[in-house]
Order: sequence, then C-alpha cells, then structure tokens
Amino acid sequence: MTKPLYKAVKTTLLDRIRSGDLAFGDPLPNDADLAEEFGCARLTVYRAMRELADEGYVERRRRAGTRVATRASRGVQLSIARVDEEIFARNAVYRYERLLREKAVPPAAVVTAFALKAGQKALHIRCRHWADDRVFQLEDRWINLEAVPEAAERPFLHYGPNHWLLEHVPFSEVHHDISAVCADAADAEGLKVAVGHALLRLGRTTVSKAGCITVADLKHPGELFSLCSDPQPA
Amino acid sequence: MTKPLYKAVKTTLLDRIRSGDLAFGDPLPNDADLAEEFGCARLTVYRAMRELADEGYVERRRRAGTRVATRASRGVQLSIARVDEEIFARNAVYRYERLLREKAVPPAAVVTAFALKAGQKALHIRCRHWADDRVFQLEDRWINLEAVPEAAERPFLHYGPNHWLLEHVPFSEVHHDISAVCADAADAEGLKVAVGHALLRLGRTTVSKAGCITVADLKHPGELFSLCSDPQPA
DNA sequence: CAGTGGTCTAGACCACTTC
DNA sequence: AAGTGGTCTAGACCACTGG
Repeated sequence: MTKPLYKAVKTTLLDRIRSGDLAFGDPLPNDADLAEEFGCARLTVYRAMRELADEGYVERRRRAGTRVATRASRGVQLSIARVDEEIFARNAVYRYERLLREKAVPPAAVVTAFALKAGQKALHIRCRHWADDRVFQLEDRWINLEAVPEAAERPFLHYGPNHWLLEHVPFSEVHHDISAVCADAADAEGLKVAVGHALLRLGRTTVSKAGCITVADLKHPGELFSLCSDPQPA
Repeated sequence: MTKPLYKAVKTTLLDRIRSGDLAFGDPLPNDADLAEEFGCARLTVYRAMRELADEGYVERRRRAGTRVATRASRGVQLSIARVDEEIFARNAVYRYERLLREKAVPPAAVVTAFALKAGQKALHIRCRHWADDRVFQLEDRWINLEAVPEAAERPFLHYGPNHWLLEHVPFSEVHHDISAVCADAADAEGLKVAVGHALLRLGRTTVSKAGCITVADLKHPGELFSLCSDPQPA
C-alpha cells in the first residue's frame, strides 16, 4: 500500500512545477543530483522523469538536461465506449436494428482504403442503435471481405458488426475523425430527426496487420451525445 | 541508432498479438521465462511488458500472469493545437478579433466552477479567430479573476486570452467536452453562417492548483474543422 | 503459500549533443 | 570533450493474489 518511491519523487517534482515554483523553460537538476537529494538510485529518478516527460510536463535532452515543458497544449485522451455500453450507462434500454445488408461496390474512398480492384465488392451494413425510443446512433459501415472473409457469413441481424469484429479480428489500430454535420434526408430518416439537425459524426477506420478491415460512419443527434476527455493521470 | 533491446522485445511480442497468433485472453509466458528466451535481464522484459500494458494490449496481474487484453476499445488520443497554429498549418492567414470584454457576473454554471460568491464578477471575453476570410472559431470565455488577478489588466485586443494564459499560468489540467450544436442567432452572427448551421463545439475547462482558471466555449463551422486521432505508438 | 509481477539498487556502458 | 540522459545487468526483496 505504501506509495512506490518513484511515484513519490514524481509527485514531488510535479508539485514544484504545478505550484509555479518552476516556470516554463526552467531547468531541473540532473538525474544524478536528484537521486542524491532523494537518497535513491538514479534509475528511480529516471523512471519518475520519464513518466513526467511522457505526460508532457518536462522535456529532456541529452547533455542539455531536463526543463519544464513550454507548450501546455498536451494531447487529449478520450475514451470511446461501445455504443451498447454507452447506452446502458445512461440507464436506457438498448436496441439494435439492422436496416440494410448487401454486397456492393463501395464508394471510391473506401475502395482506396481497402485497396480493392475495380468492381470488387465489399460488405455494406446500415443499422441503428436505439436508446429507449430515440435513435442514439446511425451506423453506415463497409467491411473488407478480403481481410475478413468470415464476415460474409454473418447476418448481423441481431447484433452489430462492431461487436463481432472486436471479438474476431486480432488487435488492430483505430483511427478516428470527429466532426459536426447537418442531417441530410437519409440521416434525418435514419435518426428520426429533422433535416438540417446538428449531428456529431465519428468516422472510424480500423487497420490490422492484414490491411484495412472496416470503415464506419457513426452519427449521433447532437443533443444526445458528447465526448468528454478523461481525467489526466497523477 | 540501434533499436533498444526492450523495444525489440516489445515489438516481437506485439507482432505475436497482432498476427492473431495469440488470441484475446491467451496467456503469455512469465517475465523470467521471456528474459531467458530473449537472453536479457528480467527488467528489460518488464519494461517492454509495462509499455504494452499501458497501451492496452495486455493485462497483467500478480500471480495470475500476463494475458492478451480483451477489450480492444482503448482510448483515443487527440492533439488539439492552438487555434492560430491550426490555421497557420492550413496555409491560411490568421487574424484575431475581439468582440467583447467586460467584467460581469457569469452564468450559474461558471459561478459554480469558479466557486464565486453571489454577485461576484469575472472577466468575460468574446472573440473570433479568422482563417483568411472565414471565421474559423468563435470563442466565448470566462476568466476567474480570483485565480488570475493579473488578467484584469490585459486588454486582449490584439491577441487571444488563451495565448496569454498558456504562458502566465503554471501547469494546469484541461478538461474537454466535444459536441455538435446548431447555430443560434448569436452564433450565426459571430461565425457568419446561417442560423441552424452545424457547429463543432469544444468546451474547455482549465484547472490549476489555485482552482478553476477559465471556462471557454469554442465553436467552429462544422465543415471547416474536424478532430483526428493521433497515430498510435509503435 | 507459492508464484507472479512490481520496485529498487549499484554499477556499468553507451548515445547523443551542446559547450 | 565532457556531461547529460538512455539502456542494460544481476541480484534482491516485497506485495499481491489465485490455487
């Protein structure tokens, strides 16, 4: 239960930074000196420092030493839960509904992403995710059957493709693209909102070793969904 | 130039995971055995493993060992640049324009965030950021003068409050909230778009040791701005 | 209670880069 | 060239927890 030493060192240094005691660009003592000050091994200081550097608080350079980082604009960490979990967390009843399943030639952007030959088809799914009596998310997805041929057998009638893909495709990288759009006629009908309604759109591209697996376009009514950043680590 | 040993171990293990050679939930050998396999010290394996765990690829538990993590839905890392840098990166000309500067009693939500007494005023800035001849971002910001009294002296006529705050307030935590809204009359006028236009909205709350510093409401025309996730680390 | 991961040390050497 | 951070080792002990 006792706090690890490297963490104690880390928070001590972080306090000096956050209190304004050390200003932007100010140098910190070198690792060896700090190790002596804290009465510990240099590796212990090093680990504390490396975490501070990873989190963007300090910048380290060989020979030049360690300084308080200048740009406070560090990254933002979001966690995006699965849509059914998100709805469950709101104490709403989740319901899945498939609207379309077809094999078709995808639009050009998807053909490029999947590296398909001319005229080659992919699996196209349109579905929606209800929270009680509102449509929470409208999903339009293409699945690369070259990379995931097993998907061709799946009806995706009672559960969404994302659910199945997460369990059957090995670890993959996911790229997100977040934007705001106005509902066009198809969006409006699918989401049961008026044309022109503000929508939060998530574009999601999943890439595994075998290539680009799937491209999804996920739209939420603006008033139902927002993304919040995670609390920053201590 | 030669790759550090711990990184080589890490990518070797990651390849086994990503290739599907190891499926979700499968156990990995313990650190000591892997150290023997790779012919290195246990700490080297440990460091590789810790990074894999931090990045969400594996789950480690004492006594139970290390397993391939189940939930592929790891966090999303965004980097949000300063608005002037963002505009510069698009090869557009940046221009700042202040619309309003006043000391006033803020709305209830801000009063709570700042922990102000009844009737106590804060600094209110409204401004916009142009990219060439389009309004790229409309900013509505409250600054807590209890926490940053120096801000009261600043006109914020030629540069934005964010710029100044980043340089004059010690390291702070930032919380973001991303949503899509329709432009109301004030938004429409400020952004030079039609009422009902889809806007990408960023709510940003900055908290330092001295308490909540500032609350900002940043709106972009939906078609001008989207947020992309950063590439995941190797 | 035994085996796993987590922390720590003392010492060494290396890589980089600024002085 | 010298001083900084970065990596690595061999060994040790501890904390936690599943069998």
